[in-house]
Amino acid sequence: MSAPSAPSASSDGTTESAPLPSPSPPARGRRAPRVSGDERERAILATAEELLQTRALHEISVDDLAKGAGISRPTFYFYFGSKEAVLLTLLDRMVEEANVLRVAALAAAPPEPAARWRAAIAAFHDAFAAHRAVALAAAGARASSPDVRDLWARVMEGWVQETTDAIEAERARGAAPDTVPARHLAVTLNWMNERVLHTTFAGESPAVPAAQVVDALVATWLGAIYAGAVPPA
Amino acid sequence: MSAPSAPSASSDGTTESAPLPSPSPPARGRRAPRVSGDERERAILATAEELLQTRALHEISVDDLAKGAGISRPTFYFYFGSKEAVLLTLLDRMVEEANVLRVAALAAAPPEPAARWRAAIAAFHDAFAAHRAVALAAAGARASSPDVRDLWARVMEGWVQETTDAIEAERARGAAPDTVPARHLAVTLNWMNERVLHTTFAGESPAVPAAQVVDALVATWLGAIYAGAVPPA
DNA sequence: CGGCGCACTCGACAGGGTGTTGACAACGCC
DNA sequence: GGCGTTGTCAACACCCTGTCGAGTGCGCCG
Repeated sequence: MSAPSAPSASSDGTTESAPLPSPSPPARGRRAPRVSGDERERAILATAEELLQTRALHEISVDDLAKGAGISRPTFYFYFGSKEAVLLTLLDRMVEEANVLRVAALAAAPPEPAARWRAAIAAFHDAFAAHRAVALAAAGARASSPDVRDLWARVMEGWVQETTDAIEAERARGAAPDTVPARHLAVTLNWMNERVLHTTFAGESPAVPAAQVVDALVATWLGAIYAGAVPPA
Repeated sequence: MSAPSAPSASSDGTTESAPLPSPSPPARGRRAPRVSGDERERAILATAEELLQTRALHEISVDDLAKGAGISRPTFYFYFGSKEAVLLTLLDRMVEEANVLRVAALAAAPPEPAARWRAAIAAFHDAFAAHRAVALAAAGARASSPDVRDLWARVMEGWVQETTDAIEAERARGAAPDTVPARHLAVTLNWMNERVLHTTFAGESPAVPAAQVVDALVATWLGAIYAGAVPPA
């Protein structure tokens, strides 16, 4: 189904730590659920998501995370290789949820093209909104962490691919004009969503009011996909 | 003229250090051009831009900057309050150049709407391309430096304003439909440009090939601005 | 049942980065 | 020829990261 190639945390309750781009040498030993181990891991994750509500990742020290989870700093390193690895796990979960939301939204949407485009965009928006702290932190960490950057790139690639297919389907049935390559359009539109949602949730300056951001995005998508792109002289 | 409210380094040759959002307590004393002082400052700036070609800002230490400029670390702090302040100055210059480019491009463009939109977008692209290292570093530093974030927000606000005015002019003459508020469209389109150009120059994953990125952006702008946004059922 | 080993924990360290302090040198100028 | 301003740096205090090695308690196998 939808998730193209993003690593997935196996979806049973206990969030068994997934492979991920491999948190480097100081990996885990996790296998015998001695109980307390997984609890600690969850405590670290929860602390991280909580602290991210109010501070950026670079303002959070490993010690903060450790203290929040009731352990010492060295013990933190038993569970995660770095605070970026924690964020990566959080991001991975969010992506998982986003894909679930997306599939559900598309399944529930009526067949008209406009409604389907809107449903997909709204799903993207909702996933972002539900974990905005994680999403914003991940965006910030993309600059410094190759793992975060790669994971996000894979996620975007999946969405771009789906978008490209959908545009091509519309073109095939003659509903949309064949202007710029569908993939290029898909790339620009998906990055636009990411960036605009980011600014909106971050409360940065030129932002679209939160209540209308989906409208603005949908309008732009529809215009770009269905217009002949020839402005009147 | 064009530059809306971005702080401007007074444009004579010697780049007299502009106010900027004030690099905090350890400010300058700069006023008597004792020669060697400004030279050092320029050396730091040059070193920074050079090092940014190959490494991200967080991989560059103040010591690297100081050594590159032939001074010691404490002396660096005589000139700039932090490495972020250096980046801020570099960014300020780039913005200055971008605005010059933009005005020139619009002045030289033919009167047809399509050509004018393309000229403005291409100017944005060229400014970015000319100092991509600075632009990419600034994007990364937005997460950690409020000054960088604010400067960039002001710059975007200026462009958004110009775009909004242009869209409204088109609507006023009946050339473009009155769908979503012009400003919302302007915001989404400008952030789209920023993000897509970023991915392209950074060589990140789902990117439009550099040669066609301006085409893709222009197509999206024209579609979004001139289309009625009503896809065929 | 007693000892082996694994899962887990942390005190203490090494190393690297930042920003500041205070002493000091050179220069122009009054 | 003394004085402020500009510029310079060694040394310091501090914070943060990641690692090492010495434990501790528990299950399990012999």
